[in-house]
Amino acid sequence: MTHAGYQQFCPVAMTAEILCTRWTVLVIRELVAGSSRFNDLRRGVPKMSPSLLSQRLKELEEHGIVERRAIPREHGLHEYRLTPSGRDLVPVIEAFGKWGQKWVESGLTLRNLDPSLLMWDMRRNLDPAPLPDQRTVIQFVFSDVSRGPREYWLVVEPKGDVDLCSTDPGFDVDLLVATDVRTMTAIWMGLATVKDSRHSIEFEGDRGIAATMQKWLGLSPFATSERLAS
Amino acid sequence: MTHAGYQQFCPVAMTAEILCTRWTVLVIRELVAGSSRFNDLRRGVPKMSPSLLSQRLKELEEHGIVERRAIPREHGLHEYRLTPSGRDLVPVIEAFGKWGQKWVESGLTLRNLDPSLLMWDMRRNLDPAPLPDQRTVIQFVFSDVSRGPREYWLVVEPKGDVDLCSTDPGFDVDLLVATDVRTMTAIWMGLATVKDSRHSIEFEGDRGIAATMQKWLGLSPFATSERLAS
DNA sequence: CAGTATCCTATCCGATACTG
DNA sequence: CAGTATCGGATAGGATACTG
Repeated sequence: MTHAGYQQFCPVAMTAEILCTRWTVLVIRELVAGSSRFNDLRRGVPKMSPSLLSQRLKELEEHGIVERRAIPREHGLHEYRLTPSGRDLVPVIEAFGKWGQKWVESGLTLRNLDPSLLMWDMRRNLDPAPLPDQRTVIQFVFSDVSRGPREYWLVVEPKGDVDLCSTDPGFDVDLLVATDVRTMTAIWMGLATVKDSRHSIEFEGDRGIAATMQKWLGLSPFATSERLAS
Repeated sequence: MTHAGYQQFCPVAMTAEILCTRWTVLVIRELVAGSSRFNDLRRGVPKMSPSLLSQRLKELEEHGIVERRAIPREHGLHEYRLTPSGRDLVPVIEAFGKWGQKWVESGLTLRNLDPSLLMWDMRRNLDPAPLPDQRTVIQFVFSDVSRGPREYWLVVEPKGDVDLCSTDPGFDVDLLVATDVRTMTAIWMGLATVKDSRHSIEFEGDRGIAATMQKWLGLSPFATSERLAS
């Protein structure tokens, strides 16, 4: 049997048995970040197969880390939530993030570029406050994407909801941001600023929105010396 | 390819790629705890095959977490040490330990009993201070061990070095401790005290040493609400 | 003591397709 | 939308023996 457990009484070993399995930590990261629906979780771990995601969620449920429950009066829909013990894993995820942030060379970070994942992450942390108090549409065009969508639209509703599309939603675009995935990822990860990167970004549209990009964009929870908001 | 990496730019993913592989975290735990020689490490992860341990150490070396170096004027002998980035993993190990300590039911802990591993751990944290200032030999006899050694000797030298034997080293025994593995593990993990367990422990020999057992024994670094000493 | 070498298989996991 | 079913291949890793 390839997997018989560590057979150690040490709590570190116990935890490792649960967490140190492929994808598991990333699934938990997604849950910590706030995703709760199956397909939302999927978007956070696009390279993971749905069957494996399903399996992992079940394992986490068995371990009492995740609770799966029906959404009231939404027939057949379910959501996954962290239990108290799951929420107690936040320090573990934070420790991972902090260490990776400090010690994995940023070059490596910038080798795992993925525009759709980036946009999905950005959507989550976007801060609508600096934006006009009306529907605002920001279009991103990545010049260097060869496969898959190269254009994305963030639709920020007045109430603060943010939608992400990879096909034109048809609204008037307030600001168009043309750049490359590497530049945008570096900014998002706190490795560079919008200002630093001004030679690799072109704006078209509302100058005011462009000027405050560093503000409304927010940063990855794991950007340099930032902490994960629980 | 079963293992292509997560292909995510997130630092959590980077760290997970390195750490979330079978046995890796436990090897790091051993290094953090102070083991540096191959065979010492082995004793800390007895169920791990030497080839796999060797492989993991190489991987950790490649990731810059571990440094392997020859021991000066000890021809052919090597030791493994954590690099600065490796030492920065202490918070990760701590977070694992804390979570496991809090959330994995202690019943499970007490199902993974292993007397030799327990003794090896105890040896490491034993505090010689409360003991007489001369060689002190404490013998443990585990009544419930059916396979493998059931007797162990801790030989505490005046300078503070502690040796562990599973065959009689021949010295006079100052204190004999007769108990069962479960009781001893519970004490070591902070789930019980020597006093609590007095009906399951018998002493023979120096009453003074017996009386201070809770002191010289020390506790697991992961015992209830204890922190890992870096 | 400190590892290597070899072998072999269980199982993990990726890919894809499909369903209520 | 939210998963399940099925399949096959790669490989991780367990067991064991061996070596300088």
